[in-house]
Amino acid sequence: MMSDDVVPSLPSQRALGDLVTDVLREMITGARFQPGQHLKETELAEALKVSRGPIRQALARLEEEGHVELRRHRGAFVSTLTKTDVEEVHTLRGAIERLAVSRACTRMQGRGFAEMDAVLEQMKSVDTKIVPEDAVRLDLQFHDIIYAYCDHARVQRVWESIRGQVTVFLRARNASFPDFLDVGYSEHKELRDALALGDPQAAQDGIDKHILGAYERLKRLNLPDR
Amino acid sequence: MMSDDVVPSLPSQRALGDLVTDVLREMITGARFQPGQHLKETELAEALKVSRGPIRQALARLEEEGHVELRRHRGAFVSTLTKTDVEEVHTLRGAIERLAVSRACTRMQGRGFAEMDAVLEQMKSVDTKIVPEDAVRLDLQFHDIIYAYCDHARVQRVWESIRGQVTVFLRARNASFPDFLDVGYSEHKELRDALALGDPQAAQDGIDKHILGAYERLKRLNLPDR
DNA sequence: TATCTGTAGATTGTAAACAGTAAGTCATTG
DNA sequence: CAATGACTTACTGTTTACAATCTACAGATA
Repeated sequence: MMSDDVVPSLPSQRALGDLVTDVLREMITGARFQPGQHLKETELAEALKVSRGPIRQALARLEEEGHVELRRHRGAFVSTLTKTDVEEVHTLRGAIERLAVSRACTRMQGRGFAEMDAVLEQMKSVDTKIVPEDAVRLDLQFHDIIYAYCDHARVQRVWESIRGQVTVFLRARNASFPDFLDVGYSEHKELRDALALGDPQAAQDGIDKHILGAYERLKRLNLPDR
Repeated sequence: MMSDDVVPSLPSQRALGDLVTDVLREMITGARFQPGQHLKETELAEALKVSRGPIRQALARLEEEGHVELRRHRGAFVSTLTKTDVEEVHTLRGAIERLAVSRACTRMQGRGFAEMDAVLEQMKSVDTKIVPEDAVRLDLQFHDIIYAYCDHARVQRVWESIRGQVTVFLRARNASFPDFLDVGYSEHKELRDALALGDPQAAQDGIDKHILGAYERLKRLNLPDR
């Protein structure tokens, strides 16, 4: 308000609450907060220089995304990830991504596959062992393309609601099992080729295999049961 | 605030915003508002005797459920249902209910099937042609049991996010095709028996058939394309 | 007559004040 | 010494007030 930004714009094309949501999500997934930590609206508000309104809006969103738990008259607590969460996120993801690929494989046309190939090219060339975060980013980018081309607003929304947690899991996997950092290209290439057949059934089989593989690895993570 | 209710309880064990959400959802699905109608926060606030805070919370929820469309600086508009919406809701529902039955069929045990049978019994005995709303209620109750026993918080949440729209579609179907009011029992009984096998694959096949049938009927509804 | 611009109106986005509730603490009593 | 009870504190839930933004309409101009 008093801080005259050189760029006074960022004309809030987006709502402030959405920006706050992104900031807090990044802080949580980036482990800037402890699991179980009590996030107080007032503290967050003055830390981010906004009022409690946008903070409340953000916390409500993050609760739907599973990043925080809201307890009445108690407030928001950073979620502790459990094996149950891993199972739920991955089974749900399998269910919707199955639908997504069956639609996307007939809608991607040349342009969609070109986008995918660009990501695959980076997966192959970038040394993800040096910057593991790149592996996470590229993995998500690949799947974002599927959801974008499946042309299904509601599926897109569900994906966005679990995308943050998927990010957390991918990061945790990379931290625990750096060996898997180089299978990214081959596995996604395989899936890309399955999609290229243009057959919904083949696409579904491809994604089943893909998600199952990812889940099997994550189950080995050392997480609390609940 | 000044209106001393005879029952002073309902002491807002739930948040006021949640109550408002339910009220508005019922008003929208019950066609108390016109599709496309502009819902103004101020009007709703004074009509329901609450402030704009809970109203905003409710509208945000309803937007996620697809009942209203939020346009920045314009406000909330009651959604107009299109063929695209029918397709999206039913394909998404198919995807998650497939997952739901595969889990529920091994977790329902005796108690779950007893609950289902109670609903089936009502489907058989109640004359839904006299009170079509009963057909809707029982149909939803049946599927609620599946989601309850699938023991998957995130799938449950997705179901809740489309449940209201499914309600709208069922009502619209009953209004347009009263002939279908008596197939409710047989179709659900068939699904129940598939679940009772306790085999996830059989359960998935059963639900695929069930959802497909429902969708085929709904496609005949006369709705705008977009 | 059509298009552009400016103004007015209304609505949302944001901030701050108020009230109610739940948890934690300390004292008191059995 | 343990258990129970009231009290205190600090948070959230809600209300109210303010400011920024957008839309729509009217008027002027080409």
